[in-house]
Amino acid sequence: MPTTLEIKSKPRWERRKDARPQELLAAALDIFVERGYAATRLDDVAARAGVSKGTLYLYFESKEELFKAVVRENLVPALNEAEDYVENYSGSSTDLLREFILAWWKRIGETKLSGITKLMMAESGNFPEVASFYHEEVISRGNALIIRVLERGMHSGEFRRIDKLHANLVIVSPVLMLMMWKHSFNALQPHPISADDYLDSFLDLITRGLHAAPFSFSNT
Amino acid sequence: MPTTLEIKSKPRWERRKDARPQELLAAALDIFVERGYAATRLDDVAARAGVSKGTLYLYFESKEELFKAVVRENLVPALNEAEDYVENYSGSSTDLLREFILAWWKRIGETKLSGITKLMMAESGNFPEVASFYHEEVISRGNALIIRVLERGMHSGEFRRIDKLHANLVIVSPVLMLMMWKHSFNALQPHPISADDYLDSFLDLITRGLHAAPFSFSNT
DNA sequence: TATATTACTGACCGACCGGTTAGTAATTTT
DNA sequence: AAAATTACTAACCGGTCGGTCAGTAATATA
Repeated sequence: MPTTLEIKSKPRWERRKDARPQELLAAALDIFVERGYAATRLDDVAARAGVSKGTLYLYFESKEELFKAVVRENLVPALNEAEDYVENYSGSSTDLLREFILAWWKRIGETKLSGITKLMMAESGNFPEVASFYHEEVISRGNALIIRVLERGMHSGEFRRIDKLHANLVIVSPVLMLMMWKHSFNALQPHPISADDYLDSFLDLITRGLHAAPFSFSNT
Repeated sequence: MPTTLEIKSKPRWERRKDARPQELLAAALDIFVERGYAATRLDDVAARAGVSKGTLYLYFESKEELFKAVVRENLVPALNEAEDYVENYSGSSTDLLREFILAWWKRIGETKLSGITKLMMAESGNFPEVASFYHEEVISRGNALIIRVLERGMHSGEFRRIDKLHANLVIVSPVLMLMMWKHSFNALQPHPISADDYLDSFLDLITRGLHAAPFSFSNT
């Protein structure tokens, strides 16, 4: 009769010093993505990781440090990989650009990590410390990568000579947009966007232009 | 000696029933744009309008209603104008698309109203009521407008036959992106983006494509 | 000038949340 | 198996903020 006294009953909790940080980071990622930075409650993060809030504070010294750790754990490694990829690519720059964007989508956009991108665009203004950390650690590196691809294509003669800064932003926009959309209005839309179709449309427009006949402009 | 008793001193406050709503809406717009929806404190809104929070509640029954009023006051009229504009345009669809995007930027993107767009993309997930209001009142109408322009261009043979839904999003992305950027990382950027240059780059890419020579694809 | 009306104030409430800490129970050591 | 260690809990604190309301002072009315 285990009603009053469990024989060999499970302990109320276990000591798992090694596993906690990873579990907390995973829980934090989930909830930061679901709610955003400010609206994330550390009680909820702790609960999802199966511990109390006090335990969270044993491993991370503040909400801000917890968030930074999530970025370092997830986004920074992806950037390292991307830098290797671009560095060692041997095909055409057109293909590289295409592959890069599609890989970006597959590796980040499609996963919940896109929620971090969205979160930062949304809340950087209210949390300058976090914002400048993220800018240094992620944005500036990402921008540098795309600009390197553009330079590669212009150097080889594949791409027209264009303003790199602006082209960078134009190229980046639709992917970021798709990430934002996925985490904001997509659910309300009658027909949610298909990411693959959308990116195809985008790449098609970028490479071929919008017009029916090439070189028939009617602008002024 | 006016130390103890002011002769004809200013009253501590005035009754200004008629002016209050507009002043509160203006203050609310400012602060919603500066801080976002959740982080906006109604005390601050009231203070900026020169009244107490209690007064705010005489004119608006909740934070949510205040925000909706801001949208109705500012964005909805702009959409009405845009609909008229497209309806009555008589030039080419290429020009219409270009003018539309530039006007959108001038009328909204360039002003603080772009902060509302950003705010909604950022926080719609946490405030479903507000989100569906905004989607109905602004987003769906904006999308419908652009799709109408695309249909116009395809019908006249100016544009290739393309998927309207995706093209819509591709076209809309850079403008939304620019709005987001302006309200998030622009300040941290070493060289802040010039909106005009950027939109030029974008329109150029969209209409002429990225390649040096037309129809030289090396994909696969 | 006296009275009535009402736009407005400001103190207050209760829920929330980041962060702290005294104490407890699981594990290790002897 | 007793003692020492420490991972963990849970109650707590202080500040914040949306929303309320009793009271007050500015204006209208007579």
